[in-house]
Amino acid sequence: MNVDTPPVESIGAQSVDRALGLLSLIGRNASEGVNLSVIVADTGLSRPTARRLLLALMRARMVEQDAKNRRYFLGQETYVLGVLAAQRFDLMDLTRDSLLRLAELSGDTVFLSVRRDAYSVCLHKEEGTFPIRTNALQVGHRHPLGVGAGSLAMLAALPAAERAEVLGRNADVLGDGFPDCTPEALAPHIDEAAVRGYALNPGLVLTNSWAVGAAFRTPDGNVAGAISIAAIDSRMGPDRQLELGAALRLEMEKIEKRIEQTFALPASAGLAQGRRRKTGKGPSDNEK
Amino acid sequence: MNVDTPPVESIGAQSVDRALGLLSLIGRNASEGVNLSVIVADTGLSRPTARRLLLALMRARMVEQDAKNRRYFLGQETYVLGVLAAQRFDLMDLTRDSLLRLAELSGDTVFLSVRRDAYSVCLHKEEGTFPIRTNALQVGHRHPLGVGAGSLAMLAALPAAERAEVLGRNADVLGDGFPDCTPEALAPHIDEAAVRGYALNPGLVLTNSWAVGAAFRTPDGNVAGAISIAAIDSRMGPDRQLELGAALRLEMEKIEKRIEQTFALPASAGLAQGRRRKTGKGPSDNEK
DNA sequence: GCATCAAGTCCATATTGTGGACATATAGGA
DNA sequence: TCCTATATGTCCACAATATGGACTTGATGC
Repeated sequence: MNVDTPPVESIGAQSVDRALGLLSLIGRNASEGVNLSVIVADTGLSRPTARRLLLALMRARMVEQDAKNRRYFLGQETYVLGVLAAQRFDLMDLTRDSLLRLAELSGDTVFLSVRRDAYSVCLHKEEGTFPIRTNALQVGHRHPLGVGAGSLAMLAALPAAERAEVLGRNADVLGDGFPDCTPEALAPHIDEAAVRGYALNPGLVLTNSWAVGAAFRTPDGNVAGAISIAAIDSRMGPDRQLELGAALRLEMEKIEKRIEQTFALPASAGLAQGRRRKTGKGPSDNEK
Repeated sequence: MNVDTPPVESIGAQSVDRALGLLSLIGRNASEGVNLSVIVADTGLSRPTARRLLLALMRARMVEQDAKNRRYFLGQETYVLGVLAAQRFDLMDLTRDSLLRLAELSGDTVFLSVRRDAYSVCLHKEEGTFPIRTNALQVGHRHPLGVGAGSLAMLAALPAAERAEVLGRNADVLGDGFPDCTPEALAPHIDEAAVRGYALNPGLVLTNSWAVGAAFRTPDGNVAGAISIAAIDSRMGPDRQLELGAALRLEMEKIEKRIEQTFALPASAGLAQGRRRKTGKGPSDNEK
C-alpha cells in the first residue's frame, strides 16, 4: 500500500503533507466534488486516515462536505486565503483582459494555465461565441507538462535541461494516460513551439480537439503560466494557427508587461520563488 | 495568548489543525508577511514545531518564505486553490462592480468583508479619489464581529440568539483589544443597525475614522458578507450617513440578486454551509 | 425485505511529532 | 572591523499521536 511515501527526505509533519495532498485532489475536482471512495483510491490512504484528515480540513473550513451526496468540496476558507494570496500575485487579474479579448477575437475557448512542478493546472476558462466547443480541458484539471497546448508551451519555454528533467519525471504518466503524448511523440512539437514562439496541440489529447498556446514569464525569467485557444480541428487550419498564434504572442507580451509593472511597485514583495534544483524524484527537495 | 483554540472536540489530525492555523495567521498578514518569532508568539507553538509545520506548508507551496527577510507569505498554491474554490462561490466577482460604484460615488474607501465564525475578515479594499483616507482596516485583517461598520452590520443581521452567542464568545477579546467596543457599548449600535438596515461605526475602532456598512445574505438567509464605506468623521455627518446608507442598501440588493442568480444555475452546488449542530446522529462531538 | 456497497467509527499498536538545548545567521553598535 | 544581541534553524530522546483492520451504520437497488 502507500507506495507513494518516498524513502527518505520530507521529515516531519507528514499528516500535513497528506492533508494538503487531499486539498489539492479536491481542488482538481472542485466543480463536481469528490467522494471518499475516490479519495481513498487516489491517495492510497486508509479510509479512517483520509476521513480524519478531511475532518481537520473541514474544521478549518478549507473543505466542505455536501450533506446530501457526501461529496467533498473546497470550502470558504480556501477561497478567502486565495483572495488574500492574490494580493501578492494575481494572475487571474493580470490576464483577464487578454483572455476576454482572445475569446472575442477567436470565438473559441481560451484557457489560462499555470505551472506546478512537473504539471500544468488550468486556472480559468473563457468561452467564445462559436457554438461548437471542445471540452478536453476544464478548470482545475492537471496535466503533465506537455499535454495540451498551454502545457506544451510552458514545457517548451523551459531551459533544455529542465525540459528533459520534467519529461523524465513524467515519462510513465505520459505514456500511460496519454497514448499520443509520449516524450518521443512530444519532442518535435516542443522543438517547433520553442522556435515558433507558440505551441500547437494537433489533437494529441482528444482527437479533433486542436489548440494553440503561448507561455509567459515573470521578469526573473521563470515561466509563470500559459494562455491557449482550443477549437475543433476544422477551425484550426494552418492559416488560422498563424493568426491565433500571432494573437497569442501579442497578448502574451501585454501580460508580461503587466506582470512587470506589478512587480515594479512593491520593492519588497519579490515573489520568493527561484527554486532551481534538480530534485531526484518526488518531493525530495529540502533545505540544507 | 492563543484564545482561538476551540474548547472541545477536535480529536485527531492535530498537526493539520495547527498547520492550517498557521496558514490563517499568515493570511492575516498576507501583505507584509510574518516572521517566525511572531508566529511562535501568536500561536504558542514551540519554534521547532512551528518551523516543521511551515516546512510542510512550503513543501506544498501553500506558503513561501522570502529568502531575504525570512518572512513567511502565502504561496502560489494557496492562490491556485482559491481560484478553484472561486468556482463555487466567488464573492469578489459578485461584488466587484458594487464596490467600484460605491468608491466612485463616495470618493471614500470601500471594503468587502466576510464572516468567519465569530470574526469578520476584510477581503478587499477599493479606494476612492478623496485624498484623505482612513487606514483602520486593511485587507486580511480580522476583527471580532461588531468591530467596524461591516462587521457590525453582519452582527446586527444575525438572529438575536446567535448575536448574543457571538458576543459572549468574543466578550474578552472585545473589551481587551477594542476599549470602545465592549458588548455593552456595541448594543445600541447593533439595535440601530438592525432597524435602519445599515450600521454606523462612529469612530469606535479609531477616533475620527467613521464608517457605514450593510450586510448581505445568501438565498438561504445566512449572512454572506458586508460592504462598508469609511471616511474621516468630517465627511460622515448625519446627512451623508443617510446618503451613503441608501447607496449601500441599493448595492446590497444588487449583490443579493447576483448571488441568487449564481445559485440558481448549478442545482447541486448548494454552498454546504451551516455549522448547524446535530447533523442527525454522530456520536463524535457530543461532549457538551 | 434482503443483499450490496459506501460512509463513518473504534481501539490496541508503534510510528510520529514534540520541545529543551544547541548551532548558526543577521543586525547593530562602538 | 570586531563583538554582542537577537532571531532563525536543527538535533534527538521521549511520549504523545496517528494508524488501519475490523466493525457498525446508512443508503440503494432488486
